[in-house]
Amino acid sequence: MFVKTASVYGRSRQQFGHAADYSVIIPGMSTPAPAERAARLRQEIQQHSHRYHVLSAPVISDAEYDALYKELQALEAQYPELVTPDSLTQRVGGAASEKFEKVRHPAPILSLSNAFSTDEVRAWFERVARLDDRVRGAGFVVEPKIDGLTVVLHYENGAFVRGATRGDGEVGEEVTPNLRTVRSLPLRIPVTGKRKPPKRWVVRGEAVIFTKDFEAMNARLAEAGERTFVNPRNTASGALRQLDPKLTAARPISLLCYAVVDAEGLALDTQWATLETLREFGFPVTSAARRFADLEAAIAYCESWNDKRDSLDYEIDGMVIKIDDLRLAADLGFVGKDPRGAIAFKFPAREVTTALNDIGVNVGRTGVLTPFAILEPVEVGGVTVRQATLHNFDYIAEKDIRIGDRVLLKRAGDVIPYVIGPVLEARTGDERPYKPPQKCPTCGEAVEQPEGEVAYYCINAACPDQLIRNIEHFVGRGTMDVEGFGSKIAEQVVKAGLVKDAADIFSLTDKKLLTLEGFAGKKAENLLASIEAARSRPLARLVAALGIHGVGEVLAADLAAQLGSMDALQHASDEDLVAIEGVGPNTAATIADWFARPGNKRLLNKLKKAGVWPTVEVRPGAAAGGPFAGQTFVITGTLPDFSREQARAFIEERGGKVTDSVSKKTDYLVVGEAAGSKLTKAQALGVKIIDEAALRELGNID
DNA sequence: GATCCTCGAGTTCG
DNA sequence: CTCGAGGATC
Repeated sequence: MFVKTASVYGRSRQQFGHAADYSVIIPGMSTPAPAERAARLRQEIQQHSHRYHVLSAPVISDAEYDALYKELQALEAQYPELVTPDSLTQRVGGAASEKFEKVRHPAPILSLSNAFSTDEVRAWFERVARLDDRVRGAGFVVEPKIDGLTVVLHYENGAFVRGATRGDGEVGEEVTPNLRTVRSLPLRIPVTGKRKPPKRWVVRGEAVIFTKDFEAMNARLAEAGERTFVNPRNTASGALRQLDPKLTAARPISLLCYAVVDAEGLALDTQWATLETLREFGFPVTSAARRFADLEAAIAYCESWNDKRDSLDYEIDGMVIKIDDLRLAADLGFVGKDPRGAIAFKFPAREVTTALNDIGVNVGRTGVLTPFAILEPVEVGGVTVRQATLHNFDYIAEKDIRIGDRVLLKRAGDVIPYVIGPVLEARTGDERPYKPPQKCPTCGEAVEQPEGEVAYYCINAACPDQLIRNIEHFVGRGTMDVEGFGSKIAEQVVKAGLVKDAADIFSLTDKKLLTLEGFAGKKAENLLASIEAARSRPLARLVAALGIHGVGEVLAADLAAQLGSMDALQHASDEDLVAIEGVGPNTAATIADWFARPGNKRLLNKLKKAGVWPTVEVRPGAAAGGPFAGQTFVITGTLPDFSREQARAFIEERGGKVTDSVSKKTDYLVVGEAAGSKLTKAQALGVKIIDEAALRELGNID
């Protein structure tokens, strides 16, 4: 019999996915011995470390690397006899590559131990406080943990003379000419005020690409039809390791500094003073650093940034808590290579890699086939993701996504995760390219790709999945709004044969519903009451509910307002339709076509008989003279007191218009908590940005 | 004819 | 939120 390895090691299975040398199924065998496991971990970590530091081509994410590292640390803590002098926990793996001159750092460029929860931070504090009583009265500085490339900058008598990458922490690569192209790097420390630049001064900083610069750069590249970059960190790292500084200069690299590695002629006692002095000397320093007298306040500050991380100009993967007193911090010493005087409080990773196990296909209510990725479950942005949309089949081909690939998965400020692309370096050759299906995955009928369109369609009108989606849409919130009628029930009633088209929901009875699973008690009664209430929905909603391709909420409302009744719409000519703003020849033809189909005619007759047939539509009078007359608004994020709908109503009542996407024609962007890419776009376009309070202020009708 | 804009459609997890 | 497509606009 075949058994999987025990769950303790199950985690590594998903981290390595298909990696061929990493067998997870061992015939009738127990878990590997700790010594074997440690050796294997060391080998893996060494390999990944080399890829990361030397090749700048990691195949696993930082979070996964951290997890491996932690596992090895834990294993070595449990079995100290396993610790070898060459273990990576004793010495940082990877060495400087041959391309550049090597520079020995004046002092080791240390990394930090990580905490993934507030309790781990408290445990760290207790550990160091037991070592040294002074810690109990210590203050802390909290800074963002900037996700960039560590650089070490040497100054002599105020002049920038040398710059290096971190390398293995002892020896880095000299990339001075490249660093000189970084605009925010001071080439000379200015002699201002009372302080003279120190004789020697070695600064540690992080080379980053600001999010807005990164997006602008990618937008330019996309426009020019060139390949875009995957993320700011890899781009910055690659750019700094170019042999030709001109290539570096072409990338919008910035710098943020946070430590002094070595100094002569100026001594600093605290981290806070270090940051202030760096600022005073003209080095770019984060504005998000704060000083705290006690740990709990520091922890609270860390946590507050988890939600706000998008509001920073640069990417961070956590916060760092440092004991402010640098002498005390130094006295505490090290654990392995990690100083005890500071800890990194890591946020859940938002970009991870995982294995793409397969590609599935969904059928939408219009028959569109949408591929989705079936992923080895991974934690990203705090939730476990198993699936992600792949948008369409062109997307798969363009990104060259293959089954069995390791893929980079992102869950940005938004909620929905998506696959950025394959990790080419992790290819083993066993990946299979994907071909769009020739048959509908649910009904088996042939699929069609209309000329000039990207999408493939299942054209079988009787396709069961299409019907289920269609019913879901009909009863959905934006359309007929039948409370308590969700996708589960839609599937049940269709599969039981109770509903063959949307009109059938109005002939559902107690008796019929009670035959379904889970319909005991008052559930059927409640559902029927909700359906009853939906009979009298206004025309606009019914039109949207029909699911005519290309007719959504907005167009349906326009059609309803112009034509006034279901009868008028049903018999409208092409000419009548094209006269309506937003309807062109294509949409008009689609609408007329829909009404001409026999199945749809039957549906309409049934609806009419069921009394679902609105005849009068009154357009809500737009307040022409309101304070927002002629102005366009876009709402993003979560507003403090208004719901989306309330905010929309507030604006519309005052004559304003609310749209979904920011453009040059947008007058105001109303921002709430956790605003996403719309904010960035609005800033780029110079659109006025207001919050809810300002909106209320502007809309005050006095 | 090209460009900008708006709308629609599908979407993840808890 | 993302992408594609149709419509409006210059």
